[in-house]
Amino acid sequence: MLTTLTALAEPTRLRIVELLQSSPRYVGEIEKLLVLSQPQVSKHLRVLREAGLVESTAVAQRRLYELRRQPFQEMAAWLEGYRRSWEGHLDALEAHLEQIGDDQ
Amino acid sequence: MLTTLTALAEPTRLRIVELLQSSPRYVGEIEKLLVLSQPQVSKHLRVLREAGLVESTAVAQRRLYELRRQPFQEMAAWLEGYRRSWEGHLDALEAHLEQIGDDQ
DNA sequence: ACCGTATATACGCATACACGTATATTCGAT
DNA sequence: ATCGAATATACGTGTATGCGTATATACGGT
Repeated sequence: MLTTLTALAEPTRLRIVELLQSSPRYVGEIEKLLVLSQPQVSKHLRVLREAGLVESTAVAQRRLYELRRQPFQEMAAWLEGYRRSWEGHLDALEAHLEQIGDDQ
Repeated sequence: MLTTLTALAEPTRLRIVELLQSSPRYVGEIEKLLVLSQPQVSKHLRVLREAGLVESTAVAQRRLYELRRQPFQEMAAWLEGYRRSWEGHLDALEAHLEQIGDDQ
């Protein structure tokens, strides 16, 4: 979870990820669409790749980058824990604890 | 989204957030449970507060910190866009709803 | 084989930020 | 009012990292 968050918590990388959401792209496309230097794009893609957020497939001398769904699924699952801790669903113990704390 | 991710993408802060998921805590509790220095806790809580992830209520000279649900809901909604982009196609409305991200 | 294109990496630099130490502030208790 | 407890802030320091420039590597076309 931390590695995923760390990779996404950078403006340029987040922009790249958002771009890749619409469709896979080559490095050169990302460079032009987001107006970035080529090394900067490669460097960020490396971070994203090592964090498991994207994967690349070689097409001639170009590399097609696309998002991997796993980390996004994991984030969603992680958030589920937080949703449950609010969105009602108090079990017997939790409900009991809440009532005790009600008028204090 | 970026501010939320930035706040969470730090090991200590993530630990604090995970701790607060189980229940609200005072600064001193966080300090002892996570074995951190007091200024470090205050500093991280400040970042989390300014990112809108937590809110504090004063109880005498102590401050009770608890999670705010909004940013977590927003993250879940953000992830929905990615889920949909795999789980099939986007129609015009869905594509539009995705564009309504806030901060960056 | 040679050259241009596409991408990755190396290196130096500047900035952001997490941490420790010290101090300020606020509040209850005596 | 004074003191101690709880929390916040200031400041200095070291490190991580994003960026630019230069270079390396891989591949297709000619």
